[in-house]
Amino acid sequence: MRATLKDIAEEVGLSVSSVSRVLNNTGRISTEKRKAVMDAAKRLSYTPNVNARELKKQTSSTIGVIIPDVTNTFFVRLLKCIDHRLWEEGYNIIFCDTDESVEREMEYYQLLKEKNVAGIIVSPASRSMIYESETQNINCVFVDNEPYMTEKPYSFVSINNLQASMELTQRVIDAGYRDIIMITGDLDETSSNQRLTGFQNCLRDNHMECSQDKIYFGDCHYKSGFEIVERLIENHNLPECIYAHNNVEAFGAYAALRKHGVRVPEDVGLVCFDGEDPMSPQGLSITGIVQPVEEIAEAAVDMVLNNMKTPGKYSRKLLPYQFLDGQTIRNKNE
Amino acid sequence: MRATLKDIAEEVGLSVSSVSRVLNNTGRISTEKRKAVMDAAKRLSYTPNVNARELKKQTSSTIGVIIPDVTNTFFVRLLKCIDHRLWEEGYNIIFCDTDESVEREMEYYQLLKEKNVAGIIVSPASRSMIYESETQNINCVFVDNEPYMTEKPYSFVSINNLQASMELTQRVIDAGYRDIIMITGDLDETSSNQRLTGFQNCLRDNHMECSQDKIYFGDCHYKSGFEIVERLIENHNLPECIYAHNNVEAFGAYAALRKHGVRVPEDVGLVCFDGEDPMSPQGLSITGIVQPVEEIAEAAVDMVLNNMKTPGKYSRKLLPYQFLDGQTIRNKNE
DNA sequence: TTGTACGCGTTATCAG
DNA sequence: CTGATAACGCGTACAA
Repeated sequence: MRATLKDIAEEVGLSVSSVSRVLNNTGRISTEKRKAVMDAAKRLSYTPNVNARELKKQTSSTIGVIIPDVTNTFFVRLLKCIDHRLWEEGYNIIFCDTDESVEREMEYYQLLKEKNVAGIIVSPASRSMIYESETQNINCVFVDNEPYMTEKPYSFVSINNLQASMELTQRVIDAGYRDIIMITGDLDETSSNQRLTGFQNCLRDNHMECSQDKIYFGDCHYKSGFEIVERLIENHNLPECIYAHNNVEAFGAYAALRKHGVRVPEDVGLVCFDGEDPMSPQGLSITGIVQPVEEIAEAAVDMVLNNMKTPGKYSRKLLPYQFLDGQTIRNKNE
Repeated sequence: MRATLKDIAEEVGLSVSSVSRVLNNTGRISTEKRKAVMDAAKRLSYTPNVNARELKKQTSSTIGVIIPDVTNTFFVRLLKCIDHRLWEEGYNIIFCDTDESVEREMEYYQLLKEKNVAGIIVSPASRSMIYESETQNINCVFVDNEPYMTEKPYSFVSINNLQASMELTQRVIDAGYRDIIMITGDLDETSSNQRLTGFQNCLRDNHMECSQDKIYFGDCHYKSGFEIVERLIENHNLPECIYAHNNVEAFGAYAALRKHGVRVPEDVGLVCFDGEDPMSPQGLSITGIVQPVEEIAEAAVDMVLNNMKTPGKYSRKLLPYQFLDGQTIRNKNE
């Protein structure tokens, strides 16, 4: 068994409260007894029981982080940045990977509450009802994607997906592409939704047709991007350019193209969000919009911490994004 | 404030213990009072305080997972698999990314103990002294890399790195490569160490020279692999084949080669451990040894759980690895 | 079937 | 300067 304050107290013949005072540097204690306590603590290799302490003090040093898929390069970088910032502030993370499942997300959410977390940073899955079930105000910051249908106020940090998507689409058009399809995610995800809307808006603005058969629905997995594109190839239905709503589906799409000997960008263009892979074996980056992961993480952490100080104060932040001029489209005008 | 058992008890005019019994389905309670309690619990949106419960019951449902770098595809997959298995078993994870820092690892370790985790799964950084500082027996399973210099027994799961490295090297030689260099990690890491030893052993077995200038020391980061290879290129000192001890440095190496227009595998070969990137944009995999991530994760989880039941029972497991015939070396004999 | 009393490990208040 | 005592939220042996 682990040593407790009581063990130390008995060891040195003092009261538990005195031992506590020594170990917390609170209150006045004679130097000799102090030394005795410190020695005993070391001897018994005492470690405080944080759970007991936080139960007593009604505090918590744990933050829950819920993300849909940690193997997605965007989310894993988000996780790492959040972890680093929180560590500096003396908090640590209960890690929750939902595999894009709303049910699992909900279960994790309940669990985090039971575990008494000081706050939650969540990149919600589609149709996330996390927040709706809530009666009391829990310190919850949403990232990347907004909760599904709620009248309740909440904190949120992301980029302006609508504007970013329009800008990206315009760049593709400016490069001379006309026949563009989009692989989108679940439209109940606000980020996917806005990216699709931005795509359609931009086509309309350019007086280009925007029929429904240019929209393909993926599920945020590699396999889905792969299969959609493979089907396009088999049906001899490849467009000039493929716009995937996120990096994972773009990677899947790329793999399908490569498998069938379709060259990028020579034969077909490919763009997406967050296609920058700093670890990419060949240093290849997919042209598109890049979200400022570090800044998003920092903002999310700040929001959670601020919410702890002044609960019920919600904020909303849309950070500037960047256009990454990668190697997956070419200028067809030249 | 969150509702407690006491709140419910007052609400329905019962004792706290009766309420507890209802909510835990323990002991006999009249159906009407049971219903009253359930209603009140729902009305007050009661959630149990797990910390208090576990403090009382002297249990814990949390496992600490310490890894050196979550952006490494090997570790992130390990993390995800561990999370999934633990979730099934009713545990969750406190996430600890040490950035390859021993100091940080140690701090995390202390913290996990203070947080009362039921066990720890750790892929230790080089010269990890985690374990040595320990007087009592903590439920700690090592993965991938063994603790540095200790007489104490411990649980461990990995592959046979020595044998795997010899096999990989032999394959490279069999493919006709003669001038091979190795990018290794810190030799106090047992995995790096064994991979290097395997490399050297195999060279010797083939009566090939194995001078020190064939060994380059990286630090497990992308940048290090990149810089080492870039320097080789600038010094016109490229070998026939580069053997990187892990995937991240291999990716760095690949990027450097690509940047300078060196073709793989036409101009130079490249092999490593865990070079399989299921998400790789172009579906390209680096030839080499692949560790069975899922099996390692499962074994680690099993060990932690078993250690909870029968403490002090250590086990050691080396799982079968695979050779991945990727696209980064060619047969020079043909 | 229900309530009382106690303790998990800590901190804080109040006496002395 | 030090030591009882209570309380955080919960579960359980014991008593009724």
